[in-house]
Amino acid sequence: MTAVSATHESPSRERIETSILVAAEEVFSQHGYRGASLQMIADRVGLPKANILYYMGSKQALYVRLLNRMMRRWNEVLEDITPDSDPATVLSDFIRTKMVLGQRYPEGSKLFAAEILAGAPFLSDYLGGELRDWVSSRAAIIRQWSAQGKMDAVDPRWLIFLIWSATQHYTEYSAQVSGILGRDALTEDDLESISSFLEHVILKGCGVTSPAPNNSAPKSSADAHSVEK
Amino acid sequence: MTAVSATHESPSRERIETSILVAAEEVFSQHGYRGASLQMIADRVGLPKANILYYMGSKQALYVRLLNRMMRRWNEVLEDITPDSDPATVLSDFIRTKMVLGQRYPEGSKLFAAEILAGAPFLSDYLGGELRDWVSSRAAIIRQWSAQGKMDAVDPRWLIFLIWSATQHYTEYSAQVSGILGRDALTEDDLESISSFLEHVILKGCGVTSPAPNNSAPKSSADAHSVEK
DNA sequence: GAATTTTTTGACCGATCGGTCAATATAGGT
DNA sequence: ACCTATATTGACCGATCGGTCAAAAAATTC
Repeated sequence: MTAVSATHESPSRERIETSILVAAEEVFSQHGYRGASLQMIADRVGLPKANILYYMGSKQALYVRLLNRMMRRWNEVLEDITPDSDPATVLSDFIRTKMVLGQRYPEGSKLFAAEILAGAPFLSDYLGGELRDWVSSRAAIIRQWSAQGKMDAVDPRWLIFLIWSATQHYTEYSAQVSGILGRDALTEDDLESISSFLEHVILKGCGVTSPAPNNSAPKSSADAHSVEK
Repeated sequence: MTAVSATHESPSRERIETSILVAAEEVFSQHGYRGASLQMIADRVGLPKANILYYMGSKQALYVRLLNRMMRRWNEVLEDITPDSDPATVLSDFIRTKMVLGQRYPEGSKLFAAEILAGAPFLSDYLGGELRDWVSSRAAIIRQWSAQGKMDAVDPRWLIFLIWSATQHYTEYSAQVSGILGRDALTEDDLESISSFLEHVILKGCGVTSPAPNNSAPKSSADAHSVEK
């Protein structure tokens, strides 16, 4: 057993479980909890249905495991900000990070969306607890920025929801977006163009003073696309 | 057969069908097409399951009827705009209209969202056709506005998607929003506050020159809440 | 190589799925 | 009253649902 310990699992088992999770994420995100079936997941992995239950225990256990996995990935990105931070860089980072996150885990994001559409039966605790605290703390800081004259006195909660919705739109409504654009998927250029646009509109719209030029941003000029009139 | 023909229906039949549509809209929006069952709908209406099929023909027919109904309601609101229109009032109207629409038909909006999450199997024609044309025509006008110096040279498509997502967020993610706000539902004040915020940020963010003051807005000052720094 | 544990899999369970059908009840026209 | 068209409903169909189980197979341990 080589004593590697921790939550040990044989590497083969871990590989199988991962492949199941990937397949399940697709199916649940497309059809929701009720609409997904273990048979569809099993077919996608290429395993008999009984095997899914052997590894995951039950449909519900598999589902909440996926939700937790997605929440964990989400938490990894919740950087710390303080009232002394520069609003421009923080908001800009927030927008771009959320944008990247949605592209990295499109199925997980859709899974979340479907869960919330269904009334968040498995996530109500998380929404009213952890996530709520996260929003309040960020809101408090944004309020201080407004008080310090660093930006307009907008309601921080609506601002957070705005960034949230605007970025997630491109992953959860990818079918709509690509249908309208007449393209199968968004290109790298699209994503950069969208990010620049959101950065431009939201920062300018909130009256955020341009970031201190002594910034450590190696990302070239962010306003390469959207130019002022 | 009384030869009345056409779409006439006895008033009692129409009442029953409407009640079925209302119930079905709730169930489909929560659980998606696959996750919804005729039995759940029947229970909600208080009718035997066979009756639902008698009036609606099949699950799929009921579903597409709901989608079409929602598309019709949506089209009623697609006002006409021209390059001569004032960008500020048009964008402001667009934001507020979408906001009201989502509040008026929350279940229908969620139904759309679930359909698109599932990959829009029943709506791909609509998205790549009617809706796509609508977006292109509006985009062309917005581009003219930019060329005329009435606003920044932002990508019109991203702007449309921004307004789209930001407003719909509050109906489709109502479970998340109310969970975070710690409230059961959004109040009238919330909605006005959100609308004002979006108006403020998006118009200012796009560099839209303030509307001609000879506007017919009886809605008091829109910037009552969000104040400049 | 025997013993033991882990994995695989088809068969099967009761419940529910969308949908059909025939028997019955109701309503409207004459 | 009679006839016809519409509406109502329980019973039923094959398919699929989530989940169980036991027997066989494979891997692991000693």
